Amino acid sequence: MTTRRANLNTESVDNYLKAIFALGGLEEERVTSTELSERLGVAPASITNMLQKLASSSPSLVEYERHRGVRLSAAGRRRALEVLRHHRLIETFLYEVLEYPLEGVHEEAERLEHFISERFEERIAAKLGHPKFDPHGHCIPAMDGKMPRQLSRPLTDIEEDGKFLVESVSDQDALLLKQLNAHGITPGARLQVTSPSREEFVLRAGSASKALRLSRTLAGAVRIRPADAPS
Amino acid sequence: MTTRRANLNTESVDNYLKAIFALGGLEEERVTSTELSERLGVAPASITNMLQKLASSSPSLVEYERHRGVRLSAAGRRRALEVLRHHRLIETFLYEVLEYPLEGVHEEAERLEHFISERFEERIAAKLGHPKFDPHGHCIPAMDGKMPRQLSRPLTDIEEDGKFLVESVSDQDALLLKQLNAHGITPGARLQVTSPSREEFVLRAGSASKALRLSRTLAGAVRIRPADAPS
DNA sequence: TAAATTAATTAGGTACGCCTAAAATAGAAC
DNA sequence: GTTCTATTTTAGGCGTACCTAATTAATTTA
Repeated sequence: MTTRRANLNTESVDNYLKAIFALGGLEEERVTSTELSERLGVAPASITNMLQKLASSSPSLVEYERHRGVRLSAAGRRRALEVLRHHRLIETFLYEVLEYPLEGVHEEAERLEHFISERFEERIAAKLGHPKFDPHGHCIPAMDGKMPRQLSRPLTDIEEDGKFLVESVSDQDALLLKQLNAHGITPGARLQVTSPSREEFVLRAGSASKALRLSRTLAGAVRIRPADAPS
Repeated sequence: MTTRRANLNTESVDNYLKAIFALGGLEEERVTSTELSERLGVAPASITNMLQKLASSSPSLVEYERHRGVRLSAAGRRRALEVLRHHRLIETFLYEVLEYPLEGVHEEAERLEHFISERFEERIAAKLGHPKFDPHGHCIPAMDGKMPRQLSRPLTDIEEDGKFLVESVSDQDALLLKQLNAHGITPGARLQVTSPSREEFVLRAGSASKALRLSRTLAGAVRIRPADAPS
């Protein structure tokens, strides 16, 4: 029997790689089993199990050491970025071409991202004019996996008054997204923050005359950059 | 423990239902394990296994009796038609909007048909103007599962000379399809058949000046109707 | 540093969808 | 009507991806 090599091109594997990528952040720090367990809604024991498989495949998709968490290998990162590209292209497509509501695109993309072909990816990218950002304001990785650096920070980081541009909104919670949308807080919108505090962010969005109070939860779903920063 | 009820909304189940629908024909005759085994590329024993599961689910998806084959139940037919509608809408979409080559649409649709949402289905149908036929000339089941009767027959049935319209071409073999396409044999094309025989079909397609000889294999992938028949 | 707590891993088990080999059944041939 | 053959089914297994319970390792607290 040859070295038995598992079939590692599954939806499930994609989701592990995506989660490790997302949780690792830009510095690609090691991610713990518990973090993955919570993010994926899978028991910790199952996480360990899968990580061992991802690590012992060839090429190995993660670097894994017992009790010290996991990070993506080059191959794992490549796949994670491919799936992320699929996801964001599909979201853009659903929004632009099929006129989905913004808060509806994530769920559909989450399913389809695993099953589209290279050709499908290329055709929708071409159809959309090779977009750089999805409708949430997240950048779309290039075909070679390159991503531009984003110089944004969470709205919840703000401690002084000021004018900002909304860079992106989180796609993780459809309800929050719908609320932000209803307040005119969408990528590219101008924000004038007047009194940021621990619990609440008071601000004016776009050309609105009335000031808004955003809960910390809501504000946590918004990333901003200074109003005068370049795209 | 409650009556354990399997999760029967899987890709695999979809494919069994589609196969039973296709093999049963318009009269919905009973389909045998062997036929399904060949069509699905799955061992006969596995077919039996799955049929038993499909039969004992509730609502049951097939009517199954040992050694006497299966046919779809109402619920099974509903699901099969839904998947067929997905398949053909996706094919139309890939062809019309994403400009896929005709012979490339089937494979992609075969994967995606299982994963698109109701909303996706509706939006592409709307985008396409609620088409009645896919690019192979197959009719697209309506949302309520209704299908118009087709009054066509295989080109291989023809025994006398005559003028015909191509009603549809089979999507089962991309290579055959590409060859037919290259000869101008696409849905809606006019055919003037001059000497049909057991092995070969000599005909003129569209406004072509040169006569073609189609092998029986190639002709078997074409369905036609009399040139004066209504749509 | 030893005990207590938390995190991670191993061990053993389940459902799904497939497999092969052996047994049973139905239908055809004699 | 019995025998033979082809089809179908049963029995037993495998890999994936999950689970719970029990154990071990690491970290915090006293």
